[in-house]
Amino acid sequence: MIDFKNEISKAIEKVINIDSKTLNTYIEVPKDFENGDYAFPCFKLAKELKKSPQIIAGEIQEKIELDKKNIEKIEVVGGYINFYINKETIAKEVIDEISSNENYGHSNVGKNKNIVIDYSSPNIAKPFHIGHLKTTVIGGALYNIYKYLGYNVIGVNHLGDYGTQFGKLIEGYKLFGNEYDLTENPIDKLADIYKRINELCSEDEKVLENCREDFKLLEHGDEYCTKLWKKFNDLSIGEFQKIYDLLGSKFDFWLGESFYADKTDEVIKILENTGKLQESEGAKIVDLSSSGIDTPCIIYKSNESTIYATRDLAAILYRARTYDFDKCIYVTSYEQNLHFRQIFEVAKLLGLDEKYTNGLEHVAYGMVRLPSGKMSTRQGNFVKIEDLLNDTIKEAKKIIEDKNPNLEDKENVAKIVGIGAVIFNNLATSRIKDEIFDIDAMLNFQGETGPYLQYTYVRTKSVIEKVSSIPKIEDINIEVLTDKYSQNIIKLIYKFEDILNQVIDKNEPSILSRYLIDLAKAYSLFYNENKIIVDDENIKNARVFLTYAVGKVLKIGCNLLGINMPNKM
RNA sequence: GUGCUCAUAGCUCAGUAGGAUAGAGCAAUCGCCUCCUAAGCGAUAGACAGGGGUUCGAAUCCCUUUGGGCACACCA
Repeated sequence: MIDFKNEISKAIEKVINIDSKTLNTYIEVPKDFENGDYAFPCFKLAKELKKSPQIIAGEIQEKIELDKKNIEKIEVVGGYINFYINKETIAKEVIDEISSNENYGHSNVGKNKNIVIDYSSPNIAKPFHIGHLKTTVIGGALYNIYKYLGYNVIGVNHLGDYGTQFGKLIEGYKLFGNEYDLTENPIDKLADIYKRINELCSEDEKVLENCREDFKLLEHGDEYCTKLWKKFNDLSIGEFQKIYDLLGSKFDFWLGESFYADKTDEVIKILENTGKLQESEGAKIVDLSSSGIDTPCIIYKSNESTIYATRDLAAILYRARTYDFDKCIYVTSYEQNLHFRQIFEVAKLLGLDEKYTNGLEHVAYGMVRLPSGKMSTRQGNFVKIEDLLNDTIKEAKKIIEDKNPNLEDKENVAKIVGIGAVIFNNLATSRIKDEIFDIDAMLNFQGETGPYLQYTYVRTKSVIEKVSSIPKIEDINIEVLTDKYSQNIIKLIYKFEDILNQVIDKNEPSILSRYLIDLAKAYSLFYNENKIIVDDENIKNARVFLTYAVGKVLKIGCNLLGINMPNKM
């Protein structure tokens, strides 16, 4: 499609002696379309050119040569030059592109680039609670969007299947495993064991020592410990898969921490050779104070077992070699901020190419808290994802019974809507913000929510169904789409690809979520103001096509976020 | 204490690499289905934590105060 902004900066370049790339960064989009589609503020140039912004603007306006077909009008207001895109041209551009491109917004900017995304990564034997929702859906959305932009994406579920927590579980199982029947709801039972052993540990340092010892045994291949560990794993993964099936989460690899157990020796060896590995209080550490990190990174514990940092470093080595990544992003809560700063710093000592160490990125998100306080598996204070999804699905079912009782396939639609509500809720705001979990907000399907997007989509489908076919592009009279409601929609559709680029630029799916809300709102307004199916073929064809275009972008966008779209609801 | 981070309307949030009058949604009150799904649309009302600084221009950048959150060596 035509890059209008670029057209403008190239035209300005010819008038003043500044290269168009710089000018491109000056051009902005006014908040209000009344002030044009693009604006060039002349204030920056005032000092340089020793003229007032108004005069500069006037001079540029006078001398600039623009293709009327692209920019139909320019106006000087204050120190701004406002540019108005030719309404018919942009409408035609969008309609041509929508009708010719099944994958609207798709691109190849990521061609030949490998992106590893480490996400979801729940801990074995712990309940899958709403604290894990963000990493799962943010990672999933980023996965889809990178892929849509042509990147080669490798999604890894870095399961927490190793470490002292397993020592604790093993020790707990030894002590009171016989009280539990693990054939039903195994994770709940394991979580209970975990809770109890933690209580013991905080009372008695000796118990904690035993746990650490159990993990050491596991790490050194002890048969009993390994057998138990495998059992816990199998039970847990089965439970996780149920949730992933509901959420539609997929991974290219399930490689938990244990996968790197035999790869940590090399990390230790490399670090030893750098001379940066020091003894401290019996442990082996890398001091990072010269990099401005006060806390040293522990590589090898004093009881001669590894720690998660060691395994994460081994994973970096492995991923660099196996996937040759350009970027490796970790989607976890900001709790782990220090940890990632540490290992990214230590990774520089592993002798890897800078490409890899520069490509490491921690994509952090805010904490989810319950109204009753911080969630804690140890203390048994959490909401399970499964329970939440069941609640929202139930609510969706209730609303369907109320509003559309004759709907076909109600169960399935309720599922799509209920789950969509949860996914959208987790992607709707900047990821860094903390969230106090609010079940009432989650169950409210009004306003800026997943169901609103789905509902708007369903309306577009309904219109299309009524007219039975999508109008041919040659039957569309562009003039019909020059009114403000249509133009609003067209301009939004026009910038879809740009939105996707912004998302990966910041690893921020909420940019897409917000955009889809804007699009749905613009369509709802259009829908409310206009009768779409009218006798006048001219008007009908254009409006129906616009409806089709909105539906298409809503569906592509929502699917990228991991939200399914019902045809009716 | 040190580091990171957040602070915008009663509540939940937008605010695009500082730009033209700070936008939504929820909740509340009131309107709109003889018409393509009212899970919708419209109206009313309300805000940049305090103080400095940089700049032609600051919600946005810097400093500082206050208040939340998180982390700070053998958990992940």
